[in-house]
Amino acid sequence: MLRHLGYVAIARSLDISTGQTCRLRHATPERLRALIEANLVNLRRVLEFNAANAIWLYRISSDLVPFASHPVNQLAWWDEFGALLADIGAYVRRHRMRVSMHPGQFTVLNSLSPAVVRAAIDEVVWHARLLDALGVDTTAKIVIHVGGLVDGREPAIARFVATVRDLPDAVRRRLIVENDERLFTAEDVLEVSRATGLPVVFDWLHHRANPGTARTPADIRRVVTRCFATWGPADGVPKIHLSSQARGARPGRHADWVRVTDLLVFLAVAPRRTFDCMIEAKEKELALFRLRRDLARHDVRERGARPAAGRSSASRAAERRPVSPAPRPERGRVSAA
DNA sequence: AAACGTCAAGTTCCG
DNA sequence: CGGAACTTGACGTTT
Repeated sequence: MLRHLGYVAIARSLDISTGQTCRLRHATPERLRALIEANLVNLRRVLEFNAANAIWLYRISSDLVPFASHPVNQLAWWDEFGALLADIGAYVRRHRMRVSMHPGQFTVLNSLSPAVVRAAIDEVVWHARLLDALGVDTTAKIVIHVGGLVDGREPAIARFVATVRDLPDAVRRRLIVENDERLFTAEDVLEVSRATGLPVVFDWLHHRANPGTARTPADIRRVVTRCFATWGPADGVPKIHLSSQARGARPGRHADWVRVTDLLVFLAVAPRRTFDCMIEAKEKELALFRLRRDLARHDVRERGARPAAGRSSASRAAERRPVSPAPRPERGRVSAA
């Protein structure tokens, strides 16, 4: 049963960014400080928008803190902006929102290169530090992939497992592992989960692109049931990723919107257990709204539905991006130095 | 003001 | 073996 629908990072309705950055050669402590603050202020606005639209699941951008794991950024940002972060976290808790993060493709915990592994560790560590600074519990997760497959499945998995085992508890207990569209199937990731204890986030599009041996509805149900079983009480309800195949593109490529059929087909094979569903689509929350509308036409609703918080639907409508392009607002934007 | 080339990072696969 | 693709917005220089 579906609890919450969520979306990733950008609220297209708002014309603000939580991922303002700068070029490495322009990075100075002052510049980074200004960018981080602006991104945090905008994150707070996005969360308010979410609450006003009854969206209780949201993935925070990894661009929130520019160069967070790069030596150019020596700021103790978790400290400097501790009050603001705590305030944002309190807002999340007050509205019983669930937030997550997903480090980029460069985060390869199972790389053959020690330097790459070191960088990947730094990356998951800062993501965990951010969620810790918000003061959110361990249902707020960090999504990672198993990584590369250079020297074969077993050694690649073994390196991943060894690296994860040595991570600090505070980091490891936030990690979840996702099946990908080419290299590691859901069954592979279940093996990783057995060895690490990490929950498995099941990506439905990736599974269809890379199903391994789990192809029939009965097989799929078994695999999803096993993925869901990897989520313990401290992890919150299981989560899946949902997107639709972009037409004419390579398998696994996200479409701009989500076709309702893709979720309906999943619901038909899904075990009877409550789960959250993260939408990965270019049209972001607009795809969520459209999916919600389409689901309602099939009499499917989010089980965790609660009334939108904080504002009237009129002020909500006013905040949505108008049909015609609007000028960029100055507020919340770091002006070009 | 708009357009467009470029941007921290890795790995895979194509040509 | 070199380079594009992945996926993608935002920066910042140029027009």
